[in-house]
Amino acid sequence: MQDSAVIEFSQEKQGPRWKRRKDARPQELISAALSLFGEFGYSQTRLDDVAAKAGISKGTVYLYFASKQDLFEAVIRERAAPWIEAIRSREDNTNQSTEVVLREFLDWGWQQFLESKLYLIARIVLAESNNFPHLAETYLREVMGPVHEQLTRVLNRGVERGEVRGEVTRERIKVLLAPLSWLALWRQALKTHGSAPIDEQVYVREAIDMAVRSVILPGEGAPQPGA
Amino acid sequence: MQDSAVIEFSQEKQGPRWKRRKDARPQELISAALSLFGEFGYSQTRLDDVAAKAGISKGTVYLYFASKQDLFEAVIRERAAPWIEAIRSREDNTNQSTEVVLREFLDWGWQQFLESKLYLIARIVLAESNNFPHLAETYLREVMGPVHEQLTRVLNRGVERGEVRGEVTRERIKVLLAPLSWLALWRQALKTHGSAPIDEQVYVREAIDMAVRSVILPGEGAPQPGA
Amino acid sequence: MQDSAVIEFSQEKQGPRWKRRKDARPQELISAALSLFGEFGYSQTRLDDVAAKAGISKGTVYLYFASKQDLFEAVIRERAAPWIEAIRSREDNTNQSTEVVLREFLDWGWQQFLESKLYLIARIVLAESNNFPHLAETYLREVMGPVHEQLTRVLNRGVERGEVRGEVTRERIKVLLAPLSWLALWRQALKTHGSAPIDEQVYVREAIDMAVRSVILPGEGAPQPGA
Amino acid sequence: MQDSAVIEFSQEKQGPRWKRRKDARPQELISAALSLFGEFGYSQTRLDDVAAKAGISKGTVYLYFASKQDLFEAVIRERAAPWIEAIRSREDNTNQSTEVVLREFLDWGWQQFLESKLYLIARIVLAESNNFPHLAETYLREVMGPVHEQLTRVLNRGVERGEVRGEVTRERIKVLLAPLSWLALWRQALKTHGSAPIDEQVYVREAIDMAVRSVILPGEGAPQPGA
DNA sequence: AATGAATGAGCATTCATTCAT
DNA sequence: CATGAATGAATGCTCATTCAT
Repeated sequence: MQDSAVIEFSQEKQGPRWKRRKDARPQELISAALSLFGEFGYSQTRLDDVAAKAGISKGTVYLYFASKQDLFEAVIRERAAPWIEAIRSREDNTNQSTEVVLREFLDWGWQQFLESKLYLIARIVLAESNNFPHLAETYLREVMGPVHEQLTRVLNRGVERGEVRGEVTRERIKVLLAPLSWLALWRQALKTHGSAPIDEQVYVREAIDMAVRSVILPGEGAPQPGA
Repeated sequence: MQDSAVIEFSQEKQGPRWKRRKDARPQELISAALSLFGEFGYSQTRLDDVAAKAGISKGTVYLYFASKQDLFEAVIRERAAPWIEAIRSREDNTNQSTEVVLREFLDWGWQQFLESKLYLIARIVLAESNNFPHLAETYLREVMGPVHEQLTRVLNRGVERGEVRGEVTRERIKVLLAPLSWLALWRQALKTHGSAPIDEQVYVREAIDMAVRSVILPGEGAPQPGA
Repeated sequence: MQDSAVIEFSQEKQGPRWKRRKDARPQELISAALSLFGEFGYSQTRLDDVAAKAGISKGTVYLYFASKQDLFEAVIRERAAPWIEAIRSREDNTNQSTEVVLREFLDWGWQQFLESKLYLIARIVLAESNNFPHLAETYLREVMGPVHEQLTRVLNRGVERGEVRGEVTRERIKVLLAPLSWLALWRQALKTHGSAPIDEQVYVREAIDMAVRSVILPGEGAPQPGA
Repeated sequence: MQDSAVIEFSQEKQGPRWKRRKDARPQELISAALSLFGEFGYSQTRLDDVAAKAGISKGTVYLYFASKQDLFEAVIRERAAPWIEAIRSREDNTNQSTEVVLREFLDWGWQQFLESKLYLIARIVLAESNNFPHLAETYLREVMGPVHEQLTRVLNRGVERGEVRGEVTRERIKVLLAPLSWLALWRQALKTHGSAPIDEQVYVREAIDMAVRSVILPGEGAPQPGA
């Protein structure tokens, strides 16, 4: 992140006296932009509104970001970075059965995803994938890639242990993650415009159950849920 | 002078500046618009380009559609109508086991979805759901609703027959359909921008297998695939 | 008028069988155009609407008039011609006192003006006088000119007879006519948008009285009204 | 090369591309708009031209006025306000005879009208009265209303004093003012397009004389002019 | 650093005019 | 003759970007 060094530095220097500082501006802008891009999409979001939401004037945006597109990409990087870091540094508890590890991973992953607000990003990246091809590519590689790798690792270990069925293909991985990915994309729209809004907790539980049931071989130590 | 000869020659070949195609125009426009909206989204698609793609001039668009938004909605209606009709009029073969019916329904449904080009629509509706709230609502109700109903019916019959596990909740239905829905949204982006594009046929097979494995109770007549 | 010969000819030929004929089209168009130009002004009147009001299609307008402007000018000519003819051919009853002649002339002139619908024309010509300078010029010369001449003649005779006060200047003539001219311009707006609409008959009587009182010398044969 | 020298020289002299003139802009715009609306009417005036005349670019107009119509109404308000204020706050010299008061009022009123440039407004309001009905209504009520009231007061006082003839009706008031109103509407067109332009001073004197002669009863203290 | 006035390219929409039928 | 589909220049308005203050 281009500004992280600056931010850290200023935080050290100012200590407890936390006031709105010019060093905080990029974060505030990114935050405002995330909110508006996430709600209205890239084109329909005016820089005027982003500036207003960040409490600064229009021209000031250009002191921190070279263009609307630059801001957009900064938003994505900013949200993706901690997520990528979290995913990459996660260590599964290998003492547990694969089922438990799988459940914990998906549950934890979903929490991370929500907290990182990446569900907002996902929708825009998808929407704008033809206008900003490299963003879609980056998103798929940087954001989705690590999850795939982790999940692949979990399942391959399960295969070795005889707890997981069949072969671990890229397609299967994507299918297992799809219910949560789908929810990420639609949750805002479902909340606001769905005639019969779904219970998100129930949905997530079902999504994880489904993943488990479709790959975990029936065993004795970890009985299938809902059976 | 050779130049004038060339010009005259070309003029002879040019024919009329335009033809009247009153009946064909709306379809051509809708088709062009679907393609461009689907590719670039609503805002980034200029009516100029739609007209050019349809082989007509800008003003002509307004002979058939009152506004850009009107055209947009016509595109959606046009694609959704046959799909809705197809889904509603489908009759499952109730002689078959629930697993077979389920597989056939999902497979058939995906084919219909592809043919109707609704995967293009889905992405725009999702992207613009906050700018055109009623479209998202309509899409969820009119396009997704019928599939949910059909799938719910299939599974409820399976529950009665003792072939399907547990309770058929709205959330479970959505989870079962999510892998295909997710593919619908991402397939264009995956094709163009995915670093390691997936094999769509494999993915769809996995998606259906996953649905089956997660709801069908193990029985004798219909052994679990991939087991 | 360019079409009058044609019209007369066709009328003779067709006799009683009066049907909508192509020869009547110019008149119908002019009539429709007068109504719409008079209501909305030149720019705000669309040729589409004129055609629709005349019961023909848009393209047909161009069979009779070379352009919108041409139609506009035809409308004015069409309305002005009978008025000019009427004014020019009027013979005052020189047996009467100047007051009576003046009253009769103004009363008669106002009736003619109303019947010719020139009050609709006047407003547009005034409004568009900078966009169509020659129209304003023509209007002032052809439409207003003859009235001035007639009125000047009446008053000059009155001066000779010792019935009219002072000198008959161009300015005085215009002032005498102004109240009726003003009413012509505003009557539509006053009817529709005036908070307290005036009584037109009363106004016209006052306008004529005012003219009389301000130029007729008190005499014995024709006592001042309202005195 | 001499060319580059010239260019550099001119660049040095050019100064900044624009200046910020926040406070002056609205007035400049209103002034430019008044001039163009007054000349060409509402529809035929392009915002581009207004901007150019005000020495700014098109987009800047929208920093100060929400729309063309908004600018139009601002122009009218801006011109009408001082006039209304002037009329309302006028105190007649009640020591004078009604004739003198009447003459002074009309003469003063015409000066005010000229200075306020309301004659430009009047023509547009009349021209657009069907496209902007509320403007005509407002104009009649706010701009013409106060004059009618003042003039009515003057004449009623004259009636009480036995200096003014007959009854003071709304219609008579309008007739008395009509010559000046008419001049207001036509003066631009008469100047530019009139074949024999009138002498405005003479016209105004005649208009006032006519008003006086038609309502003031002959008395000893104030002999009728022109008699 | 911050502001916000000013810019101008861009786009949806209108409508007088043309022309294939 | 008549039609009305098609055209394309024109115009109001938007908004990302620049720059004087």
